[in-house]
Amino acid sequence: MENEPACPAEGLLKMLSGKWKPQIFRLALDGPVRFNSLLRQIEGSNKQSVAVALKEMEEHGLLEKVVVKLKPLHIEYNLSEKGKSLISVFRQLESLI
Amino acid sequence: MENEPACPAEGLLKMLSGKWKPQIFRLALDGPVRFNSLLRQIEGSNKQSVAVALKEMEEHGLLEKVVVKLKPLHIEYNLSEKGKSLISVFRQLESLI
DNA sequence: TCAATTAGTCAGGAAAACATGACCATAATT
DNA sequence: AATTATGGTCATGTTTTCCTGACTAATTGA
Repeated sequence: MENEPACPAEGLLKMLSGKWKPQIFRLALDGPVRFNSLLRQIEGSNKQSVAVALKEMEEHGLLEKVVVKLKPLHIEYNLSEKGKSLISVFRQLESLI
Repeated sequence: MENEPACPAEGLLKMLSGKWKPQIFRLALDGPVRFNSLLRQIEGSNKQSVAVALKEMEEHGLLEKVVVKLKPLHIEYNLSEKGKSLISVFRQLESLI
């Protein structure tokens, strides 16, 4: 049962927290990200956790999954509009001590 | 072993995430907070978890613990300078959809 | 045709976070 | 002297999150 947050910031904090989401979001700022590429870039990560993180970030509307019909056929995750609306906050978080 | 974050925003996100920290931080914006008062205000919370959250937020330098030598002798937690530097980011998070 | 790359899923276990209830110490009130 | 309020701690158990290794399946290049 998902109960709605008692505090408005809670939901957004949850969408970005967890062991791998901040790094995935960070990489998504620079352009489309891909499953295997994330696995290689994020040291210490693993298939399962990255798959779950991507799925949840997609469900929360931060990322959009796109099947790219080009050789090699592959899948991309792009920042959605909602995701983009978080860029400035994320940058601010990065700039703080 | 605490390994330093791979992404700068990670540390700050961690300091504010967890089941009760957002609500505690939110209440601390309005002024000093106190242990028993938080327990009463935050429905569903419990001693142990609030105690741990306060301790961690203090260790992370978001809150400062103050013993108030007034009757009744009590303890207050105030937003530190670092905590205050997060106010605008927190407000932005609150204002997003 | 075989191997590699793509992008995953699934079951099981370990680790971290959270909750519960008992207990404690000090100070103030009745 | 007993009770209440302060602000916790401790041991234990549950729940959630995370990790590991095996497996799948389509596409592509040699």
